[in-house]
Amino acid sequence: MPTSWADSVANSAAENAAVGSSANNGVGSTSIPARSSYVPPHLRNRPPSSDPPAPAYSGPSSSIDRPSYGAPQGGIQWGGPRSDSGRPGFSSGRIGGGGWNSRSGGWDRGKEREVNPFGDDCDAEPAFSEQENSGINFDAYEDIPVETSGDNVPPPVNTFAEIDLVEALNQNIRRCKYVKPTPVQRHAIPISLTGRDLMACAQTGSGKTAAFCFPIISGIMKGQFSQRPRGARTVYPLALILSPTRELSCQIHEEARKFSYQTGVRVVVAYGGAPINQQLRDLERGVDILVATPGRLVDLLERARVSLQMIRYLALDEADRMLDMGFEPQIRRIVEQMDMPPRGVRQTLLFSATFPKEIQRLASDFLSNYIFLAVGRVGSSTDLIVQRVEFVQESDKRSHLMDLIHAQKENGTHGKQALTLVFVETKKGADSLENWLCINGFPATTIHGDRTQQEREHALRSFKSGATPILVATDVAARGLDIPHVAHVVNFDLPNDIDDYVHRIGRTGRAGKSGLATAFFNENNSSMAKALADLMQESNQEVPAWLSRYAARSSYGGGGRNRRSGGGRFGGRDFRREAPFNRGGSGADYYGGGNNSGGGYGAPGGYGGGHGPGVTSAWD
DNA sequence: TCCCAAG
Repeated sequence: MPTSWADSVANSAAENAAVGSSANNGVGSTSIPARSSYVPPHLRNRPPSSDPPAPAYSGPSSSIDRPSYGAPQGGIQWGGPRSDSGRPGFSSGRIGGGGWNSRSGGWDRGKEREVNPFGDDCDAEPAFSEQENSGINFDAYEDIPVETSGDNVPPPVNTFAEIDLVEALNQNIRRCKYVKPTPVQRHAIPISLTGRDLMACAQTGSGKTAAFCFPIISGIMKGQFSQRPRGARTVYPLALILSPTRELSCQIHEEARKFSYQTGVRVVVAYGGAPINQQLRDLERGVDILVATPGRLVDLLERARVSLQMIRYLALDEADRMLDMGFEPQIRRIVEQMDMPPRGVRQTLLFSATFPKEIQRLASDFLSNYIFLAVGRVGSSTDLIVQRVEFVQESDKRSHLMDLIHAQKENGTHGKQALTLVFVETKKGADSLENWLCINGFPATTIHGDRTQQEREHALRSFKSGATPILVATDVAARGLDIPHVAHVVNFDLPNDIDDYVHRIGRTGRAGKSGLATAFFNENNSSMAKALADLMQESNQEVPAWLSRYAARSSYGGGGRNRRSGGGRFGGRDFRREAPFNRGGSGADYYGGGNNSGGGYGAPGGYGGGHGPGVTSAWD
């Protein structure tokens, strides 16, 4: 696989050398598209004109374990922004065609037709600046312990000003009213800017999206990328951001558009359930950052409407979910079996609030000499969330829910500014409960995978606006969704996995605000008792005595049929630290893994992060 | 079971 990549690098170098002549006329769906070589992150910031015409890639740097790719003969890629004018034949049917490196195209496009995503000129949607972003309660994030491991971890920053981001991005950060970076941003952004791969754990609602978007946008703006191929109908994004649900992809897209406003960096979203034609048109107008759900992306790749050849940045949001059973084959296919540059060549960023060790092990297939980062103290942001567990028989759940909501109404915690999010186990159960609530006079709506995308989006809007202040949801809404004013999360049915519980309750208590989470527990959930009791204890929550008894009783039975974390619950620690101990155990097959795409796992080597062995993090 | 393409 590296060979073919190197080959195509060489090919494209040759093709690029011919730019301006008509030699490129062969570019089409079947030929190898022209593109020049990869420029490694540590060389990217150089002004093109002052750089010697050196090979784009001169082998692995001392500190970064990157496979070496045959350095294509150089000069070509440093030639500075190239004029497109010599290739009149290829702009037909495409506007701008390229994205960032058609520099002029990028800037002009940004200035001329970009819709202002901040809604400055539209009061109808005050959402962005007022709700989510200002008013982050930084006091809630004081004294948060941070754990890093890996080689040469760059130091954190304290302000956005000391980060070398491009000015246009800084301006957008101000527009967002971000005054200072959140803890995960303080650490993750400098790491990402040095070009290192990263596995980052940070509590729900702590600003992870910006933490991976800023370095990507900045890197794209500063990078000297070759002219991307044009013609055909294939587009070549520079960055790919994958997430497990359509709504989350939409949300990331909206955020990323704000961050990239007037930067010329173009962000496009592609997800299923929506007509593909509009998405194809969006793509054809040019794309630098593609935000997508896996299924639709595979579709686009199969249609050859998207190529991953030029990907420099790969970000997986909710990365542990993306590598969980259901998604892992698709992700592997996208990342390892399409035309994406291998790990070490691209930069890979994985983010989640939870990272079980087994998933970390899988994830290391996609990473090269990465830094592990965990931000949060024991209990972390979840101790902003008051957690309650109530023993409720299955048959009593509905009336009990009704009691809760009545109580909320009485003390003013229900309504437009105090939304209630109710999680259930199944899609049918969601419909049924929604219906029952409506019949009983509680305006509710529901979101789950059996609803059409239109219905899903309408439900979310209706909930956010307060028109239906109760949303009944399956786990489709468990992760990542940033819904302001969720005052109460009810686990009507507990999940079977404690990590899912963490994500669900994380829909409240965001951006340093407090929240309430209530869980209905009965015999059917006894396998969750221990994990739940432990989590609550770590989060400084009061654990009911009856739950502790359940926990003691059920713990011998295996502590939950947690599909992922055989041992430690959260896996917030870098699994590499414990790898030697795991070797004889269930992870024995790990080192021999047959799936290594690039010649074995870069030995975990020096964990010299400077942490004592006793350090515990929020994920323990 | 949940989520990830359509048809």
